[in-house]
Amino acid sequence: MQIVVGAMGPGRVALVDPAVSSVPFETVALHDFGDVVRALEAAKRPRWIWADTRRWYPRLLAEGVRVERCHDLVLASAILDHSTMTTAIRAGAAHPRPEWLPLGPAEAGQPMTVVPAASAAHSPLFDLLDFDEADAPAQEPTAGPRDVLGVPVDAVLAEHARQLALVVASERPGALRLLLAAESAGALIGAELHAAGLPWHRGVHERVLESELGPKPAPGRKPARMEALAAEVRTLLGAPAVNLDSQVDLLKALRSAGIPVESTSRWELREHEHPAIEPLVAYKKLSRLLSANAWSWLDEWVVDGRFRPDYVPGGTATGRWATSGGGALQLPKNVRSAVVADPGWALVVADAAQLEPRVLAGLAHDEAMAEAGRGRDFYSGIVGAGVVETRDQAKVAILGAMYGATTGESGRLVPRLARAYPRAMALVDRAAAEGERGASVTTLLGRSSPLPGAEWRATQSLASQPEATAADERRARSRARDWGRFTRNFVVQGTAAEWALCWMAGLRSRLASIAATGVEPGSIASRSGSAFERMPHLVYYLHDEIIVHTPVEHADDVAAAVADSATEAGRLLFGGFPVEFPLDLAIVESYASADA
DNA sequence: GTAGCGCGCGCC
DNA sequence: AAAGGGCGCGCGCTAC
Repeated sequence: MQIVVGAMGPGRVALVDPAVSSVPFETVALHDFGDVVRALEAAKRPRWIWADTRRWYPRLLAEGVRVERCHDLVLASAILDHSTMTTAIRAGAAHPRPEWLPLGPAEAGQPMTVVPAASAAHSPLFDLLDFDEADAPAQEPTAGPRDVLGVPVDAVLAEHARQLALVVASERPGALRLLLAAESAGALIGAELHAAGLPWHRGVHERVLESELGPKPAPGRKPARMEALAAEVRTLLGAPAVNLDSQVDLLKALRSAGIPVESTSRWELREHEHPAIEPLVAYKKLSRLLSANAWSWLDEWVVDGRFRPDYVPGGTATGRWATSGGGALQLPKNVRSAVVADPGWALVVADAAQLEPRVLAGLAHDEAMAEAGRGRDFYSGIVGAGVVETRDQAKVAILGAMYGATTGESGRLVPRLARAYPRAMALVDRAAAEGERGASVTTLLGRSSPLPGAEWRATQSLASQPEATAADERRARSRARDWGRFTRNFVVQGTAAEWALCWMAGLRSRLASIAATGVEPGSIASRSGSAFERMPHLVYYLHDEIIVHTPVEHADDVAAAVADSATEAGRLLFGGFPVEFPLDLAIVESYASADA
């Protein structure tokens, strides 16, 4: 069953069963919405069709209501309206996107926290979806869009119908259906991750900071260890006043000291011999920790023992997620020890080993490459096949093939890989060639790359004019290759993101059944939000890695569910093709213990 | 005072 | 060791 959700008049939500009628079977005040969803979910387990999960679902979760399935129209439109699988039908028939949809993936979704209406007044999407004015005095329903509370249910219905028509008439309806279901499940998961939060032990984090940086400094001061390193660097450079935090200043001081660098980046510094370099690199390391993940980060982001970043499913062009605030996708390894399970709970930590090369093998149907990945370690498999001599060589060669390396050791090794795995190499080369000519490329399930912008096109067309200079042509070639590297990587990274979404979506539903099998009386409740009391739930997601927080008695079942879901994701994407997706999986108390 | 940008670096 | 894809964030700096 499907239930379409939309607005109907100020502060009221309408529910439509499109199989029966376009007339709502129920309308409900916003403050009763959660109870109505709870009851319908229990009775019918429908797929909820709504404009934007990021606007609807957090308020349900806050009331302890979870839903099993949804269709997120904003995310689906971002896929369908750009996919090469729908190009023909979009060109041939009238399928105009409604105005309330945002223009592209970058704008998909709004912040999960409530934005003051004043600062969002310029955004038609925000106005249309803004339920937070529901408590304001009722206004004329016929007034302008600012008075519409949420996308009207009629518009939601119409958009859903438009999207279904695109899927049905597309080149690969089955692939797109799977992608939209996975993307929508991702939207639910993103909201749930925020609601649940990642268990974060402030004391452990503070001990890490103290051991690396020294005691917390007074406001406006630097930690003692950084001050000491800075003094050492200034002395060794013979630049007593240099500000190490200023790139310009530091670059000048380095050159005056006879170190001929073009930048102050770590990898370039390390190429030079000078006594100041070691303490300078150490200073930069600490400086990064201080500004990104130290005491002020803790104060801002960890509340009641939980880190709650805002996840943005579908937030990047390739379909990987983004986050907004807190840097959740960049947590340095050395502070991960602060991720600690609640008493009586455990963390099940899993990441997909060498996900992208395995995805490439599957995408290209490259039997030899899939064979190298059979068993545990993909890179050793490549060495075993005699393609290169060492595991490190295998790694740089593979990364070079997927990222488009042309120089260095990586660039030199790529041809050997191409001889051993011609199908895989041909696939990424073809993707690069498409990008170089300004075309878009598409993932296995149907997400297509954006087209290069006007400036890129202008550069290319300038170079094709008769009066173009050699410099124009060089520039155009270089820009073309840049875009080719993007599309080369896009197909692999994007398809890997699809695998990860399928993995998580499958895991999410398995976790729900584990929870439903019952919890022994007296088990300790988590401090998580009420939607996750006593049930295993996802608390972290990072491209190819997940963490589940679970009552200890369920940990083994959760681990099995994680592994089963990975197997299932591989089958969903690649059918019977024999590519394996092994996991590094651990049941631990602390995230830090999962690295082994 | 703030907006925008380049840099550098954390993660995958 | 080398410099090839995707991101977000904090900083210093410049321009307004």
